[in-house]
Amino acid sequence: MGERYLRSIRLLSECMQLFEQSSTRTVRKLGFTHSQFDIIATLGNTPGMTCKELGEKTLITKGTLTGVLDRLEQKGLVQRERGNDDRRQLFVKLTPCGEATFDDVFPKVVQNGKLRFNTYTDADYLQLETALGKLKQHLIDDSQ
Amino acid sequence: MGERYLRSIRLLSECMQLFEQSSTRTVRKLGFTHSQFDIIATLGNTPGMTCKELGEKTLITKGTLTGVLDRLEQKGLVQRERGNDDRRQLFVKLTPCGEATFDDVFPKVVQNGKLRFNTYTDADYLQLETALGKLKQHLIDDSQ
DNA sequence: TATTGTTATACTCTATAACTATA
DNA sequence: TATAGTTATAGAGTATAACAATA
Repeated sequence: MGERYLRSIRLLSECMQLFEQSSTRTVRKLGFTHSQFDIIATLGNTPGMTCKELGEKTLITKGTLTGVLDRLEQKGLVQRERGNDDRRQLFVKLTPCGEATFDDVFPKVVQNGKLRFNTYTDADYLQLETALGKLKQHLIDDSQ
Repeated sequence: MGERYLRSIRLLSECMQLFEQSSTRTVRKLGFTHSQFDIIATLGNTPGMTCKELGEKTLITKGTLTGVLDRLEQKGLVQRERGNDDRRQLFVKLTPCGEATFDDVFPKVVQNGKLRFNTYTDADYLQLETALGKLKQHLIDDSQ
């Protein structure tokens, strides 16, 4: 098993690195830092969440998060609202402008603005989805 | 085509995010920054390269690279040697200690210290490798 | 007392521009 | 003049610890 296992791991790592390089380039070109984009992507298509939850999902510690949110708020992309049931909590969500930015920017970054699947057949899609679906399940199980 | 295309993209993005979260956690636990690990991983299993080449591969600009290399040199993990043919160039490579660190740390990060393929059959491996191999080719072609 | 989020601090990463030395 | 790498600078991300407000 060892040999084959390492081959898959290396291939996975190479794809990740290539993908991250492209997405990093796109994110920077669009004027965002990695952390800022991570927050926009995490808040996109959600009703919002508390700072605590946002920090857990993005792996940004609370002290750091305050600063990153300050800058996003200054750009008019996110807003903070004090919670009603628990007055300690802040509820963070995208502003309409933030939503528009998400809709515009997210596909560009994920697609790298370039990655196309022109030559993909139905069978190719099926294979990719099946392989990634199984992998995703492993990654989720392992993240506990 | 649109629907299916988006489904693959989203799945890919989810795998990437899960993978990056785990690897970020591992890198930090091991006492490295993202950039430092990126450099160690890029230099690992190579005879070394110039600062220029290292900067192009890691997307770290030259001014930044100097500082990151300074700190890795201080930790005794990399060394810089003035080139013989072109005295302007610096040749950067891992020290023996850096190599040992790479051998120890790289698998832990890539495997997340946890990701196992216990339940993978030969067919699963083949499918993952085929799908990722095709994807890799697309990512390489698009990075030009 | 415990939890949520902010503030303060020190260090690292980041891009950019000016600089040194080689070519 | 052009290129490889350093230095200087200002802004952003990072973890940590101390703090205020709320529970």
